[in-house]
Amino acid sequence: MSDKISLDDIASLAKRRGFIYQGSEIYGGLAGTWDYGPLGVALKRNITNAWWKFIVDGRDDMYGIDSTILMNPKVWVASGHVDTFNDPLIEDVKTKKRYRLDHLLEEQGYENVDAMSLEEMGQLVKEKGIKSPDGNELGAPAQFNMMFKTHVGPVEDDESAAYLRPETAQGMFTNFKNVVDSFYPNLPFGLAQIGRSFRNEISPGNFIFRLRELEIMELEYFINAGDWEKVFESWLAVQHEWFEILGLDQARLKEHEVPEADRAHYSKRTVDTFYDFPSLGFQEIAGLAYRTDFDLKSHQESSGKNLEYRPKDGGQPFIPHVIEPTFGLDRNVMAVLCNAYTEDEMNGEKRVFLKLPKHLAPVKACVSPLLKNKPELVDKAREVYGLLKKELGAVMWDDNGNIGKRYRRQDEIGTPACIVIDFQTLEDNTVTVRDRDTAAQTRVAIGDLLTTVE
RNA sequence: GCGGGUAUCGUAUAGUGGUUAAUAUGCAGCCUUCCCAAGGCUGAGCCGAGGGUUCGAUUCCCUCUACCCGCACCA
Repeated sequence: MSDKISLDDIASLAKRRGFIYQGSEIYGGLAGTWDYGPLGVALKRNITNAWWKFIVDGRDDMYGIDSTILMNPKVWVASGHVDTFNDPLIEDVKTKKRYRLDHLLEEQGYENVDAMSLEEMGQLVKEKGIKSPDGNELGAPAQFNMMFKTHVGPVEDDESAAYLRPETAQGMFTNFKNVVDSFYPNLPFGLAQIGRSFRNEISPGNFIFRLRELEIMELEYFINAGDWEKVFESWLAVQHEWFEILGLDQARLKEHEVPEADRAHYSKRTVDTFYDFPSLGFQEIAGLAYRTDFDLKSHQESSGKNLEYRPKDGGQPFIPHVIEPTFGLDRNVMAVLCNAYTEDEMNGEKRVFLKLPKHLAPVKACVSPLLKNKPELVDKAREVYGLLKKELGAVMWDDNGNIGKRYRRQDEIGTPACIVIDFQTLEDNTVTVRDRDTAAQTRVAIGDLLTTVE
């Protein structure tokens, strides 16, 4: 059998076959940015479409939105991001290890650390001669802000400062009242969106795992506080279904109950889902968090707007609590690619193929004439191609080289079916359909092709 | 951000202080071929960027950038 599959193998196939390229590559790249090529964008779009169908259109309690990346800076103060995405870090001058300065001070018994400025904390380190956990001298503290800052309007001053959103969730909270006013849904209901987010990661890497520009598929499900445990479990089940839709192997998935100390500032319970990536091992691809009423409450206080939900039965208005399932789209794409990447042996040669679920494959079918120097075969194949192309869209034409090469090419991009027009086709209007995973061939009438391939 | 490593056609690799940088595969075209990277011919395509040393640098040195491995960080 083959050697152990590495992430490099997958990255190299992704590049070679037009799934994923390094961002700004001809200029030497830009750390933490990757571009999707023709097949990558098709795969990604198939995933987002499946998600939208499953999460939004397939349910009657979900509402889709699409909010902006730039938001009023007050949003990020109210959400807690300005505080929590802003970490004071300090370095051990000898080991070069980096520590959260506020945590370090708290561990040493200092109080009200959160209220201190960076300068005050630095001063404290100096005066008290605080050492690193390894007993070494500490350098000067520095502020690390995970949020990208920009300016709205032509003047770059503090007044115009704005952030690129580090998550899409806040757009759902800021639109909560709008959607309630438009639709007045019964509780529980949810808002969902898919969109770009930006995080100024200290160290991006591992292919598209840790990115500075990323996409998130996320929803906020508004509930009665008393129901949170039940609803939490139900969304856990929905997540399982989602990973089945993605075709991810059960054995490569793992759930992790996040202990309180590691949870986000707003969360009362968090369960992360991990996928077993080649080279990296188990890494997070989705999270489920109970955010309580933290966000809406905070936005109500901050904005002064009434964000309470008024029950239709005339009960007391209240601020709903929230269950939030989040899926890292790029990480989902990466998991799907890694899961599909398969090496086997065919006729004594190594074969690489993507065992993608049919509905996610970027190309649904490839049509070829058996021989390209026989015009009658080519004409007939063109006809079949046109037929399928019109219906399915994602159909490829290939008449290059010999038939074996075409099969291997399609294997590498995960095309489930290869359709070949041969001399028998001219006689009885049947074609050969070759299966990606088994290489088995069946004869199918042209009239039945659509149902076979779909 | 620290330490280590790497950077040569799309991909995987070889190689060199000196004429035109190589191999495989892939890619494109033509021929051939009645089903699994077969065969023949042709073609395009590479030394990450910037400095320095040198008569001459893809090769040696420095800086930068990116990627990989560790550390730290990851609300």
